[in-house]
Amino acid sequence: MPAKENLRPGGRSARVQASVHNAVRALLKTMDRADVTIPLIAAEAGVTPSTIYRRWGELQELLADVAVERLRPDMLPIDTGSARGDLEVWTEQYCEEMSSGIGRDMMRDVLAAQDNANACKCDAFTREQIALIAERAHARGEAFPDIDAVMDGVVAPIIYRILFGDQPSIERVRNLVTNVLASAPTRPRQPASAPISG
Amino acid sequence: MPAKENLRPGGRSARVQASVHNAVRALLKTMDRADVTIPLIAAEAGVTPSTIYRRWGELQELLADVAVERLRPDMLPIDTGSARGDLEVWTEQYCEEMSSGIGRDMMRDVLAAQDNANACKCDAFTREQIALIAERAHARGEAFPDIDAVMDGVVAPIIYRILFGDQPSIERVRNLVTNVLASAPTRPRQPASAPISG
DNA sequence: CGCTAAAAGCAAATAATTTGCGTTAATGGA
DNA sequence: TCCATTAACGCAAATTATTTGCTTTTAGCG
Repeated sequence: MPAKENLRPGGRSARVQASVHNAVRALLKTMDRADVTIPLIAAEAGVTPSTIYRRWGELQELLADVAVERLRPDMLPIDTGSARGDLEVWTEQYCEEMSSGIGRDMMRDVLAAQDNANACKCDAFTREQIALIAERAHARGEAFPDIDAVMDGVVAPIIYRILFGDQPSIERVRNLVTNVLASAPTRPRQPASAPISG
Repeated sequence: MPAKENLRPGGRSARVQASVHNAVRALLKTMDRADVTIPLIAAEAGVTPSTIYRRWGELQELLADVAVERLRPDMLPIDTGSARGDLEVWTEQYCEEMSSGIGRDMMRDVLAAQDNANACKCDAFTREQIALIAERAHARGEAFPDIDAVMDGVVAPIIYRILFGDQPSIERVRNLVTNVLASAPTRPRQPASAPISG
């Protein structure tokens, strides 16, 4: 299994990888993913097909590789001033992004690959974002549930519905957030130091 | 898109479909799924490859087709005498089945297909099983949450974790069941008739 | 029983994938 | 800095998969 980040991270190898990734993104913009083939990508990237075959093995792995990069969060969760607001805004944005055609396709690409390392990465990205919101909540002295509780209570239901054919409504999503926040301890678990207000 | 159950349900066509499905199952038993190809399946099934190409289009669709049949529940949820017991036993069995290598592969096959009709079917199967448990609970006069609540609170977290790299522990699964049952109304919503005990 | 057309078979044409081997260039040590 | 080593690339030939045009079989129906 030729993983992508093991050997020779510099120079030509890196250039080829970048070129191939760009080619995939460019092609996916202009055509249906069912019509994207490795020889086509190779031509667009200016490399020989066997390079791609040897490095990624299958189209599916390459697509998963590109998809996971696009799923990497590119900004911090918006700070609304409260834990509830932060989580609500983040969740609605996350849901919208994942429900869109592109989001769905990317998720499918990631899950379809034999190697599930990319799926794990996606999970880690999401957890990081939630952890940031949780940290802010704790810094403010607000209660906030465990990351796992948010994953189970908010993320999982959204993703499940998207994958298995349903588009989660905004009301449903808001409900998930409300419920998971209600399950949080009413006091912060362990403020870093005594509250300023004391 | 040549769907599978539109036309000519009888005779040769049905025989070919059965033969191809059997061939896929047989091959998946003896070899890695990465090595299963359409020409191989065709040879095993005694049909010509172009038949498979025209009918299913891609290997992925055929695999999804076979997988969804294997995911169809083949028995009623076990009746333990109580809603909690029924849901616990069913959930643990479901989780075990889906976490196994075969379960994971089948889920991946279903989700990887372009056509998400099979994914919808899987969701429907699960809902039916839960509905049966819910009906029994209501018949006994027990409280039971909405199907959607069970999907969000139990099924989705399990599937999410399996898909995104984690194996849900039995304690976690039991917790999910406990929590969703705690959220059920304490009285049955509308008993079919007055309880016998009255 | 015969008509019609959907589905299957066959084979040729096309396209994708694999593989052996020579070349390029990234990395590490003298 | 230069050289040795070898990962990664390119090329082309061989193999394998996929598509397609046409023919044959047969399910569905009057």
